[in-house]
Amino acid sequence: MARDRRVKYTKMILRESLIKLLLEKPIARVTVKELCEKADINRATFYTHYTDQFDLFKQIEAEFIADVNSYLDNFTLEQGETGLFQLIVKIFEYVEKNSELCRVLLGRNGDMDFQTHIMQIVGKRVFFEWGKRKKVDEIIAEYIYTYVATGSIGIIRKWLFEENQESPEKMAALVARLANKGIEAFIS
Amino acid sequence: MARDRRVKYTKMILRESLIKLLLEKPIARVTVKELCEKADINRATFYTHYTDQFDLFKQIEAEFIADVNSYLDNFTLEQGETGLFQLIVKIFEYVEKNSELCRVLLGRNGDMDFQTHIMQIVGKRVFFEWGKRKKVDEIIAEYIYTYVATGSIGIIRKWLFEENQESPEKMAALVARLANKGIEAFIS
DNA sequence: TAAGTTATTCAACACGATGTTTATTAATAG
DNA sequence: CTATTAATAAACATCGTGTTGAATAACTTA
Repeated sequence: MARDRRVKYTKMILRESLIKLLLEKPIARVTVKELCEKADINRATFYTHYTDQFDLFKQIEAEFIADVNSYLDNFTLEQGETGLFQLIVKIFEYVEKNSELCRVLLGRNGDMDFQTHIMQIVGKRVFFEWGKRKKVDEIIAEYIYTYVATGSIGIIRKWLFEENQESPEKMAALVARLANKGIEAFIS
Repeated sequence: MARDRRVKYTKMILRESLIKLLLEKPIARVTVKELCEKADINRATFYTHYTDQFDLFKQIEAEFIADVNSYLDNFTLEQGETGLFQLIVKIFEYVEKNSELCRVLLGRNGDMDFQTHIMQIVGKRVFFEWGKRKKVDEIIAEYIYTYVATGSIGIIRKWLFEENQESPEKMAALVARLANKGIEAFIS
């Protein structure tokens, strides 16, 4: 009942080949033909698993989000500001470990939809930690949430392409401080 | 020496037609054929002006950035916090006036490259206003700059797709406050 | 290990979009 | 008005697409 090893290999090599291609050019410039040539997989085989290159791309994104979630689930956090800080450290560590994929998904060849999606996923966790302790107006809160989440991803993206990367701890301290200050500005 | 009216029309109608198409689907799903049919322009004519649909798209983005810049150049700002606030109000007013195009360029069908680009352009202005008054560490400053700029664009994007939009003044007040607080957190 | 299942490959196909070229027509600038 | 030049229409080779049927190879399970 376990999944066929051939299928595993096919999906794996196609996945890796697409990521390699996306390091060079946007998904819109990638053809199914060249992807299959790079992966050394028959085109007909590709079509038994995916409808087109975008389909595969979406699945890579979905797997990434699932992986991030399960990764973050494995940590029990302390209460208060320390817990929030720890969470952000973990996020930076994860990005560091998966830098190639992150560069593809968050870089210039990534798509906006995913950006928004990952922002909501990660942002909710951070915001949840913070929300345990503070209260703000509803509409304002959503905007602050958006601001903090997109701003943080912006920092991650910059950090991701930096020559001499600062440590995850330093970055987390920076982000946590920015988030807290921005949020505190609106406590009634 | 003035540009031929036929050329003006061709470029204009192609531009408008592409924007209409981009309200429905991403640029990768748009074909030159359908674009030309929508614009009622011969395909051969399209190829005398652009290499492909991406080329036209890039030009639309470039024109947008040029337009934003010249728009913002037309305002002389007061000194200090009032000046920064005024600038942000102007940005929100601009977005409101050009909401259709902004929805295309900043929405889910926009591309990340443009997002980064516009972030730098607008962010530099805001940061310049702020930089007149404060001093911070170099590397930290760049991260804060990135954070504030991407966060602000995140807010603009959310606002752009809202049912009952808050006024530009209210939004500007929110953004200015968030920017100032985040920045002040790092003054030595 | 053997048997039956199933994924992959290969070749071929019709189809549509691409990018280019030619001659022709129509609009424009001066 | 005239010379210029842009847009059109039709045709073309080329390429990627998505699907098919038969042959082959690898896998799972008993």
